[in-house]
Amino acid sequence: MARLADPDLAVRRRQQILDAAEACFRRRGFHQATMQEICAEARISPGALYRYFDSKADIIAAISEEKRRDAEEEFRKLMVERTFIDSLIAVARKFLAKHSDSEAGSLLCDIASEAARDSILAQRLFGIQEGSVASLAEAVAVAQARGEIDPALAPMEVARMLMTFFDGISVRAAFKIEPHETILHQFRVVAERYLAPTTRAPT
Amino acid sequence: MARLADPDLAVRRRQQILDAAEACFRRRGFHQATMQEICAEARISPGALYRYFDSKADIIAAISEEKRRDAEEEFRKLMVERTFIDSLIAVARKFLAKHSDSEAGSLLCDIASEAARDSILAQRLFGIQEGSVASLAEAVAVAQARGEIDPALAPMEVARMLMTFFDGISVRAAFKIEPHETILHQFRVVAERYLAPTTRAPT
DNA sequence: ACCTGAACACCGTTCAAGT
DNA sequence: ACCTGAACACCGTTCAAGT
Repeated sequence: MARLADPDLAVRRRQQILDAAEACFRRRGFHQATMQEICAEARISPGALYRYFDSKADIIAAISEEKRRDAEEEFRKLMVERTFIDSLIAVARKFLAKHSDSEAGSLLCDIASEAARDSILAQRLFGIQEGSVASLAEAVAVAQARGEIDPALAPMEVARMLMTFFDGISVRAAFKIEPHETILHQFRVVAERYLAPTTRAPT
Repeated sequence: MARLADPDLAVRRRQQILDAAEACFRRRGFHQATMQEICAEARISPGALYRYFDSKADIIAAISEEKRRDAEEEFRKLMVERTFIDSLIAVARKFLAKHSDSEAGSLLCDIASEAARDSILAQRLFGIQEGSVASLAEAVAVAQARGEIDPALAPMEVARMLMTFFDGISVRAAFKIEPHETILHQFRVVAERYLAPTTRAPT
């Protein structure tokens, strides 16, 4: 990528390309969409595009980061009001809708498989997801103070496990076979039993 | 794919191609590996290869099915002896090792993203995974009889949730950042609390 | 400085020609 | 019947030439 004179133009052009690329990916998937299509959608020539992104993979990386950031915001917004579990299910429901709606279901899978082969991308994405985990952990701590979650559980570990679950749900959603409400109901059972303040009878 | 005279040769050729393809995918990933490489590895010409598989995606589908079948066998083998939870952790450990070892970590992600875009493949893979879920559910039922798992839980639902978790763990493993034992420890906590026969105090 | 678009190397796939 | 390998259409990327 070349040095740029007008940073403002650069920012605009990048966004213009990213928007076009996302539209194309959404329609045809990561690997099916061609650079020609992206260029046409962005109304820009291939040569110009390569001034702003090193490669197709670079565009993928940038969009992945955007997505992860969006997800983090989603978390922050939903993790207030209601009980913790209800918020959690609401987040999961949004997640499912997003991942099976249209052809975008494969996005997380594509991103993960890209990250598996590119450790620099993996680090970047992991860093961003840590943001989500941290804000989720905060919500856990608050819920613990409210007595909704067992105080014996470590908030960060809970947050990480819930995030792992979300990833699993995304994979399942990609198959588009089971009804969402079935998955959500099962998830609620897991979450309730996992998180409940157990005043278990002594063994 | 053309009609074939000698079904035995066909079977041999298909396996020969699948073995070569898997070696290539393992080295370079699904989308990086080229048909030329696969042909070279299989010591066969492109024209010959296309007698046995319709497309690269078709090879991907066949390998995906193999992988899912292997996973099912793995489940059956491990889900005996020991306590249920210990078996589960052992399975998860094997899973993690397989998914982060070498460049094969992205395989499940690639498969899932392929399935998201191809509903016929999705159906085929889902059917195979149902086999794993069913045998896992059996193990759950046995553990319930032994008093290790709360009898109030529906075995099939538990099996499905645990499978969802495995998918999530695979995605996380693809990033190759966190130590496996950390993930496994957290997973154990979830499994124990989720499955434990709760003699909870009444609210 | 920024852009265009033909050109390049290479991909997955096909098909005329061999045995 | 089964195979070969050059050829085809098309991909991601580059770069000489324009403004």
